[in-house]
Amino acid sequence: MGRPPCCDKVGIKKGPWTPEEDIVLVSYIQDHGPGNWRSVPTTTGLLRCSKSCRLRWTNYLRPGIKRGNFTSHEEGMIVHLQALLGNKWAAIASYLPQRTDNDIKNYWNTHLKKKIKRFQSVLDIHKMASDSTKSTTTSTTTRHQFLNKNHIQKRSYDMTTTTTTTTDRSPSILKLNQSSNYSYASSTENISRLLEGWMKSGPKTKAKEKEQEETSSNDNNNVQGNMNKHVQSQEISISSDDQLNITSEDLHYSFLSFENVDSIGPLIGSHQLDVMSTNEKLSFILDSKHKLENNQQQPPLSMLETWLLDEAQGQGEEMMELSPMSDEFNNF
DNA sequence: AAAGTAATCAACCGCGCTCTA
DNA sequence: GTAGAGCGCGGTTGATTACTT
Repeated sequence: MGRPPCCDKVGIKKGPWTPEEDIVLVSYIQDHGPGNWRSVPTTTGLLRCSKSCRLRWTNYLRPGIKRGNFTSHEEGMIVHLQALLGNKWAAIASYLPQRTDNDIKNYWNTHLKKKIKRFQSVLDIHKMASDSTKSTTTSTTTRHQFLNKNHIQKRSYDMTTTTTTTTDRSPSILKLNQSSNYSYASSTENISRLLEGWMKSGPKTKAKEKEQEETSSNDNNNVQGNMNKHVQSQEISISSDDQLNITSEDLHYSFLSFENVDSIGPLIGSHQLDVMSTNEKLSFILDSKHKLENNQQQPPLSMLETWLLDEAQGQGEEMMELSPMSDEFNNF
């Protein structure tokens, strides 16, 4: 016997939720609290199945949800946690209480997967560049050593950026959120504010809705200001230098990512990577790498970068086996 | 300006787990 | 021990928006 549907398919509304439906649902939850989803449609008269109600609440209406762009810190956490846990979006979301698993999943599928793919192709280039220099000079540090060097540096960086005790062996990125005292239950006032907003505006256009959403999101940010400040004050920025073209960005992610973007501005800015030939790019990359290696005051690495370098370190031997000139390299 | 294409993300679907009678 | 209800999770879909030609 197959499992019966969670609700009768007849008379059940599907598709986007209207503000009116949202209000009904929020009002219900305000009175009864979340849970017992089965009874929500019958009690409220909503023509939605219980699952749809739960989803709407957890992914959209629940107070404390942060919408909009992901910060580099969040991005780093997702990348790291995905590597640790796999596609366990709910588990990953538990470390990012302001984000829903659905949001994280979407962000991973639409942004991060591509980013990592791009990064890996840069690593390939780096490997090939490293190989070609190795054949001409014996004093060149191997890529593996280079990565090791950064690996050690990364560990010391973690020690300086976290305030938790050094005996705690959990990754520093996890400590950041564990230390925040986010309280889900304390946000019922947000629901009221949400309701007020809807009552005032009535039915909204899509554009208006979006606009209010942003305002509401800002409000939420204010409510949770202390927590956000706490987390953001320790935020480790990858770089917000979106003006860089993709080639520079990739390069930036690979081994030129300084905390202070200004410090590499002149370096990248003076080189028109897009108009360089492959050989010129290669020389530039190698040159940059050597500069970094010889730099006594190396800047700390971003979290995403350190993780990626960790990963790359693990793959170090495999990387050395790569066949020459991948498509990614030719398109770089 | 219009058509085509790509990107985004809210919502749906089906499966599996837990709890209870 | 078993069946069914309830819920949560991860994968997928499809409508909408943004961008390109």
